[in-house]
Amino acid sequence: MATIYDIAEEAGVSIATVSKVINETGRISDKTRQRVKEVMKRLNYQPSVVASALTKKRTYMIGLLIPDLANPFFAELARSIEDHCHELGFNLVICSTDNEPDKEERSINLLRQKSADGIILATGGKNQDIIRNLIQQNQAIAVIARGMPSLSVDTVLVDDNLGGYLAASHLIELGHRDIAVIAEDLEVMSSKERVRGYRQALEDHHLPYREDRIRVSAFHVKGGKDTAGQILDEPDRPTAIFACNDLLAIGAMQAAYERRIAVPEEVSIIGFDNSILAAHMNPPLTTIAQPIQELGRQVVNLISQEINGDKTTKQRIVLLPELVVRGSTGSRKG
Amino acid sequence: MATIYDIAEEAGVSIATVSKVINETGRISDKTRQRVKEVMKRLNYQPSVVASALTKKRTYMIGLLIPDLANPFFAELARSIEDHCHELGFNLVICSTDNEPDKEERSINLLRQKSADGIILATGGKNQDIIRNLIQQNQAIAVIARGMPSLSVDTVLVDDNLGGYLAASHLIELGHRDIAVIAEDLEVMSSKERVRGYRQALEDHHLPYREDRIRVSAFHVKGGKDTAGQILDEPDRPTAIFACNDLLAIGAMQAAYERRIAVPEEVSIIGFDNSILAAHMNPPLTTIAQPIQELGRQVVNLISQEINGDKTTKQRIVLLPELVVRGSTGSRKG
DNA sequence: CTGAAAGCGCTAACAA
DNA sequence: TTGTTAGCGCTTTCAG
Repeated sequence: MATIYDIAEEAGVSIATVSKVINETGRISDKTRQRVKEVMKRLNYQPSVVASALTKKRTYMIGLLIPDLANPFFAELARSIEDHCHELGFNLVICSTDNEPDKEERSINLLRQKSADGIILATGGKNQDIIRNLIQQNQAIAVIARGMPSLSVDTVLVDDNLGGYLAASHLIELGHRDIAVIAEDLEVMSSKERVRGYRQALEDHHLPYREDRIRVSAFHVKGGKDTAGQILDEPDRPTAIFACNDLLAIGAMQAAYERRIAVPEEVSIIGFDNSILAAHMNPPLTTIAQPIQELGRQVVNLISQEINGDKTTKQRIVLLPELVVRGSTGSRKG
Repeated sequence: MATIYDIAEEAGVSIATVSKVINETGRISDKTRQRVKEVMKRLNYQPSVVASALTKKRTYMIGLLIPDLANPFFAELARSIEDHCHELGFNLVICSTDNEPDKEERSINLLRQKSADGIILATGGKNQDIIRNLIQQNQAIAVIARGMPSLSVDTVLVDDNLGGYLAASHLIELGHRDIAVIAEDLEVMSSKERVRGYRQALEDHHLPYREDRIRVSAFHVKGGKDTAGQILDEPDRPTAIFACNDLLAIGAMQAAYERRIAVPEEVSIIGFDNSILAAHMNPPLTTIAQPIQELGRQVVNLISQEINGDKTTKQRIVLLPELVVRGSTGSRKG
């Protein structure tokens, strides 16, 4: 690999001059600029970001913590974030944490050792201490798709409460009066909010709220399937299920399928996220859509402003979810 | 952020000593080692990888080029690679290229500027020049899920030819005699191989091969849907479709659904990859399974050996795909 | 067992 | 407009 010294020598100038043409700083005569550029091209020179990072304190690398890259919702979100990072000249380092505080901490330490310019968090609803720490150490961070109500941190998320409300209202309007919920970890804010929205909808329609209709499940398909199985095996099973994400909803559909319970004829199922999976299920899944592209765009904007320091006030951007009616929900029979 | 100087001063030793305890090199007395460690902990010291990279020529960062992170197959593959990278102390930088040579080149340049220790390629079947260049520049690389027959490069992939053969044989054994293929870009080796396997199966069963039954499509759901639509709209439509990846197969199922053509009663559809989508479709998709986890594991092993230089011969590891029969294929009627 | 010092490739004053 | 030079934080001989 050629270094700045090779270029300088070959072009008959000093390394400072080369540095200036690389960074387009200072004033350089057109003639030398051309000569230097020509040499750079000829030697296939790539300036070392690691060397420049040492003095500039910029690595042009952003870290992203998500629960699981294999979860289509997060994969799509990551893709959106990746694209917008590239537009601004950043690389994206993705770390899956499985929502395990251990892995979260390890990933964050790695990112700090590598001097990531910023860290985007889509995980870690619980131990907010980690985040507090980051803030305190003056690390540029932003939170996405997760509420951190008690923290002063840039955030972009969807109105989870409204989402839960929309989901439940849709089912209620279809005539359902007994609706079960498969929730993710209730310690996580956004999860709690979705359930709160559901409950609110019940109240607004003067329907009774039953604590035992709320079930917590692991956040993948299998968890949804197991939990839905328990729900459907009960003697007084509900006529509808609100699954707090699409993966859980798919699990629920499988549980119904295995029991020969028709969807939506005998049980309606609604999901949350509107990941690629939803549209392609059979029946296609009714769900609450998160504006994934927009979430990614906004969070990259926030963090880049944060990194560049041209922003001093934190903000919380709340996008609104939308109900997408497909084939997995129908009016209550019997 | 504390630096090595802060630690040295606080512990009353030289920076060389601190460096040695960090890297566990040289011989340090237990007593000073303990003292230094204590100080590091107390000051929450994180050694700067960017500084050490400058001398050690190691960034502990591996780049991964894939067509699209939002494609569940690649998301799962990336997750597997990520996990194994972490085990070995590497971070993963993922770049989606949409199979566009431009983006591939840009991504690779970025990775080189950042001195990625290694680059894993799951994209770029075409312009092998890029890869040739990398090899020539002595960059550690490995190719996954893509054949580069004319290149001397570490590779781990599935036997695509066998996969195509298994898919076609399965359909033939179900009584199908007219099987269409929805292929990806035929310039890409693995794509070509799948079709070759299909053709071989036809021959082995003394069935005629029709050039016009092979259709090339963009590699996402919509492409599969459009292409399948054309196929299904023909007067002498085939009784089965072999889609060269699950996304295309899903598109095909949608096309059939829209035309009220029952799957598998009126048309059988088989996919390739066995991504998370396959099992959860309705009917669940029969497909050719790639051992995604194993692919990831092996490629990380290869590249890490390559990086550490404890390997001089290149190898090509070929894993065998398996037929997974589900509900989207059935015996030919009528 | 410990430390002094050179150097990794680049940036950023400051001089010239 | 161009060049000199002092770091950035760490590793690595080489002395002591």
